[in-house]
Amino acid sequence: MTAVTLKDVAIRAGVSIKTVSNVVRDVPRVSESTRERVLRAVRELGYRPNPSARRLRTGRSGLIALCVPDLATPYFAELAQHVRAEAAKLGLTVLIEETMGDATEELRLATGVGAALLDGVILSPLHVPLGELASASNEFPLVLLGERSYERDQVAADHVLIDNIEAAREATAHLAALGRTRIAAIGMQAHASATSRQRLEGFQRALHDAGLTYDPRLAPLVKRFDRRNGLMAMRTLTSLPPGDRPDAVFCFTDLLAVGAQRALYEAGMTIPEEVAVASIDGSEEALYSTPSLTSVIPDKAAIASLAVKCLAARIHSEEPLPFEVHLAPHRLVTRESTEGARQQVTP
Amino acid sequence: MTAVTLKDVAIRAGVSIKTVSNVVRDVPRVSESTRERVLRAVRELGYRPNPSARRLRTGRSGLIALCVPDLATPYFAELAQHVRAEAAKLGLTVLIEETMGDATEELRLATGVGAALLDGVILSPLHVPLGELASASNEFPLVLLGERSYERDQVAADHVLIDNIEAAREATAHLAALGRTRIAAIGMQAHASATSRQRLEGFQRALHDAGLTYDPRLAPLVKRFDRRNGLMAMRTLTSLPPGDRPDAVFCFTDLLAVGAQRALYEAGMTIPEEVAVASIDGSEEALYSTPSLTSVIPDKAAIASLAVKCLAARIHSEEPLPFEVHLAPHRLVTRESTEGARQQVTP
DNA sequence: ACGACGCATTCCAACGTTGTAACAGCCAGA
DNA sequence: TCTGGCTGTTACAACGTTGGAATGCGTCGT
Repeated sequence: MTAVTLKDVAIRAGVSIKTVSNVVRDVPRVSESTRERVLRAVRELGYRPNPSARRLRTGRSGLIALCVPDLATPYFAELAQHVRAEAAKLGLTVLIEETMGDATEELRLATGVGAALLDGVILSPLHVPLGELASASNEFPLVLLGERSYERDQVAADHVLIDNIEAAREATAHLAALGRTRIAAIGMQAHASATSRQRLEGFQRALHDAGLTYDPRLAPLVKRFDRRNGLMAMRTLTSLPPGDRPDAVFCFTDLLAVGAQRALYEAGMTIPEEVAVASIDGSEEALYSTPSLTSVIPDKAAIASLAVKCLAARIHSEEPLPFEVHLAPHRLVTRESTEGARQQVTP
Repeated sequence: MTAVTLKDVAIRAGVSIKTVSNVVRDVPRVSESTRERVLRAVRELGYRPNPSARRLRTGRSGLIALCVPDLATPYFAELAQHVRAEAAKLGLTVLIEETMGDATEELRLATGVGAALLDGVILSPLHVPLGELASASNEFPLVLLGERSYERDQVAADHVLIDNIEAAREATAHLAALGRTRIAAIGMQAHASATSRQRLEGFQRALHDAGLTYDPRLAPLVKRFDRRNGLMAMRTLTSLPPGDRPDAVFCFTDLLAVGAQRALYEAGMTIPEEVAVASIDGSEEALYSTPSLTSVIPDKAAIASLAVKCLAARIHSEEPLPFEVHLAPHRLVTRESTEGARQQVTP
């Protein structure tokens, strides 16, 4: 409350306000002696710069937003940790926003509401019509996570994502390699996001490579990527006529897989003997579930690092930069839900 | 970027800047005709107030921080959602911070770093020495979550929490009611937080009520409340001499329980037949785990609501308010990890 | 010895907003 | 007609900070 200002420090150190300002911002033209004197005063008084005033004057706040659909989704919570860590390295503070998949909210954030408060935004969109996003294209620094359609989309933003098609293909191919022939997919949506479409494509590609045909009845729709929808989708699959039931299932996210595993458990079916399960996300929850879940793990640290660095570059540059697409690595980790043997979680 | 200011609106509407300011803040002394004219101009130009300037002038930013140990802990992620929702009702924005249990960081936040940026802080402390917190007592609005020691602690802050002793007692009593006689506790810490101590006390009280004696070997230490520590603690318990092994375990948090269940699974032990499991948190992860986890569910919405309202009251009041302790309700929900029968998760 | 130069520091204005005080216009009552 | 009291509006200053121009001072070259 007792705000210490530059003025207080200046009086204490016997210099002008501007000199103090210069010292705290590390501008070169300050003699060593005064610098020390000022720094001592800063310490003694416990001065901390006022971000609001700074922002007002310079247009920079050091504040960026990370907008995710749902914080209670482990993947996003873990990603948020990485983003925060990465941003801290660059002296940026992260404001975490939740869109709950609301398109209006996503658009609002992407177009820089509170541009007056934020220097930039990292957005993980779910339902934003990319077209609208493109038209709302502005100079506000924006990085999109995981939502690049490979078609003719010229959204004015950088993209950071994993190769969703390839990730889905690897997971599905792994299931096929086990000899499974009726492989289901959980994660299809009526109004599919780009991520959802790409994972479906990877799924189909793997089926094709394995000489299997795509059966639409094995791809039930879900409303959201949460445990409950995974559970219900799996119930739908297990209530198919006996000959039509799947012997493996690829889930678009870990949370769907957790729900699916629960449904199999309730139906008294064994994993992976009767139904093998694989997914994408690599959350810790998947590692500890019983059985532990085979999953494609995106390199979250790399995603966070790329996104933050990208955004920082855009914030600091004067001229408009070209928009880039960065691919982060991923890797398939096989566990009990496909391998079967009771394993030990890393100690 | 193209910032629309009060001035732009004023020119457009043909009034003074101050009148526009009055209109947007709903101060009474404005005639209906000018109000409409101004509002139209606001809409046409898409004016949004600049939070930094507002903060600089008024000392209010409408920004509060929620500081939790770890966002990847489902309990805190879910709590964050409730806090955000509750804060939104009051027009407040929530900045989420992660302390990772670092005492210095906790103290820094509690004493209002960025008092210049934040109106107040909701802190869920883990390792802050309450003594230091008390001495750092200041006028900065602060609400503490779940960390009240019932002793002579006069920390200058409001507290919102559940009755930890009672919650732990209920969970343990439930285990005892199943006829279990060797009940273990996972969650003891070398340097225990108040929460940890209270849950231990409730545990011991339930043992006493059931005529059981407390065996320290059944209360292994953990470093953090995460899945990994739960797993390792359970491994310690299952490697005790056969006659000493527990037939039930009460975990201080869901995450510990998930780890414990995993350890039991790896050891080939059945839940609840050989070992029954109960915990506290009521996260969705616990509901979907196999077997589903009996847990005490704190009313997170109530906790969030109380905390935010409490903080808002403190922010808006001029005189120092008396510090209060608010207890939020909780309820025990029994599931497969103690009841055994394979149940259906609510559809 | 004098002007020119370089360097460290200071002065001034501005960022967008709001609180206070002042101001103009109007009607009621004398 | 004038005073007094409203009501609605405006002018001004200030919040803490920083960019740019201006200032002071010592040093160097001629």
